[in-house]
Amino acid sequence: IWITTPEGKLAGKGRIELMEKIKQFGSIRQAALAMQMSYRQAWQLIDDMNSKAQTPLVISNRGGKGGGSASVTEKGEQLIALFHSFNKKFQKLLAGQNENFIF
Amino acid sequence: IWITTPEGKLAGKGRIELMEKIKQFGSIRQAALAMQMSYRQAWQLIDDMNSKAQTPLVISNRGGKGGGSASVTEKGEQLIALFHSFNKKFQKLLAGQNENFIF
DNA sequence: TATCGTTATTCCTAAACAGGTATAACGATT
DNA sequence: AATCGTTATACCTGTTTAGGAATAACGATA
Repeated sequence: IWITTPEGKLAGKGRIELMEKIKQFGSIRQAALAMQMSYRQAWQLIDDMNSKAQTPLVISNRGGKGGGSASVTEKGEQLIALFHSFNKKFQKLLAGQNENFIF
Repeated sequence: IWITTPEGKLAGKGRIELMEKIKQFGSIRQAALAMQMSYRQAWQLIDDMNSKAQTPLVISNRGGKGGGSASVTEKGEQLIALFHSFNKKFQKLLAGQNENFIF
């Protein structure tokens, strides 16, 4: 399951998890570390999401106490919630389909 | 919606449509033409599907009357049916989700 | 003003992908 | 054996992608 915009993929399982880690740690770097992902990649994912969304999903600051920080916006939270909600329904649909097809 | 195997994507909307065109025309080339796709690309898609599937989904012959031919196997038909069946259910789920999210 | 850890950006290279073109292989039919 | 339209394969090249490494920018704090 991916949530898309007219500009392409906005988020899937991985990006949602990344946002949740950012929420947890308050830092892109720490979130990336927790997911065994390079900071560069994490940053690019977030940047891509933010540029596709009309309103930022994650906001960040550099400098200051702790060197900088990042947090998930209200819109971001909504996206996370939507993903989980829909994914849950979808997994149920998938489970109902369970006829073990082999191709 | 994509149907996948452990080796990766097996088929999505496009490949299913391609199989249906092959069924209709009995030829990879004609099917490709109808989809405004190069023969090369169509052939590669079919080849990829067949190599991921344990049993061929499309079989083809070269030479002979008409220059050659291609047809969809029973397994192929099953895949097409599965895709449509599941896709229908999924579209219903999507429609139920219609709250017009904007991100 | 020096330090610190983080955000943000730039540069570079190897690998993967996309897709056109050309051509060989094939077998029924004439 | 020549023809025909199709399947199958090989070759080439420009583009895109992936990802590491290096470094600049930043602002609170000491």
